[in-house]
Amino acid sequence: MKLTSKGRYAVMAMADLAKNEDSRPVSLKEISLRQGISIFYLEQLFLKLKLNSLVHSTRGSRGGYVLSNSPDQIKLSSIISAVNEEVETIKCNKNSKKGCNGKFAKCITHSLWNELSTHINLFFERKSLEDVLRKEKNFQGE
Amino acid sequence: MKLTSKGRYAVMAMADLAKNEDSRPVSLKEISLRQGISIFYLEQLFLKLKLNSLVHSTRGSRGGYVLSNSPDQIKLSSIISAVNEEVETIKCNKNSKKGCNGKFAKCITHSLWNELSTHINLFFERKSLEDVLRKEKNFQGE
DNA sequence: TCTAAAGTTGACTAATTTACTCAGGATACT
DNA sequence: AGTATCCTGAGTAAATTAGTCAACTTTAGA
Repeated sequence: MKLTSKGRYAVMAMADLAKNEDSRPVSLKEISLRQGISIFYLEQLFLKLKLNSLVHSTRGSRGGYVLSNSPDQIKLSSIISAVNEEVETIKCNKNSKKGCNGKFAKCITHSLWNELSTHINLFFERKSLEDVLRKEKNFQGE
Repeated sequence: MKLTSKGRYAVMAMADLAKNEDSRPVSLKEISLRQGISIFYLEQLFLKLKLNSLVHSTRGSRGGYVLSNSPDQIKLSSIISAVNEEVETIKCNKNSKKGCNGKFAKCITHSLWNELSTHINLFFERKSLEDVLRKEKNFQGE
């Protein structure tokens, strides 16, 4: 799992979508205005979100995007990995080509980083869009 | 906390140091040969490790580096943040200059990322060099 | 049926970050 | 004295990320 601002923007956009869709599709233009993300960039993000069937699109005027599932069904982990094309973790044992070749310290840190990777994954696995929205409510109330 | 291969190399180097220092300082050249990291790169890393007093250096021939503490006292978190010059997390509330200015979704994802940051920190906070070495032993035994 | 609003797609560029190298010096052991 | 080592700052090249664009298709509504 990669952590870049791309993923952060994707979560922002999806949160905006979740908050503002009510029966009508939400256009990228709206999201762009509300969240201050360029339309061009949003296009890129939503292309991938759509490929991963996290959203559903309607073309034409009055078109836009809606969530494919209810917010509590959408895990942040799927949003983030959708836009961040999965990185393959380095295999140490099998492909001796450019692997760790008996350099134990290297192998160890690899497995350490893999462990971390699942640790991070767990974090986003446990959070849904619904959680994010709930937090936003609290935030506004303060 | 930033996660790059720089941090991974630093952990590797420190693990190598922990494993091979016995009364004598370990030279960068040795580490370079064993771990396959260029000396020039190691110099850069050890400069910072030294500034953060994680290691202690001896100049001159037969010089090199030793750990400042015993491996069980050295947390991986300190190694990683030593080489990765701390990133300041973005403050949303106070400095209205380039903050989130009422864009809640943005603020929310910020706090989300901060939460994650502490989550990651915790992971490395809990691991010591000693833990890494112990794992290496197990690994060799398999 | 025309037009405007929207998504679709692939390619492209600019900016930033990261990884890595280098040169020239200072220091201390033998 | 000579050599092995650390010390330091500067610099470069590669990779990644962020962001832009143009030309298209589709659909709703006037």
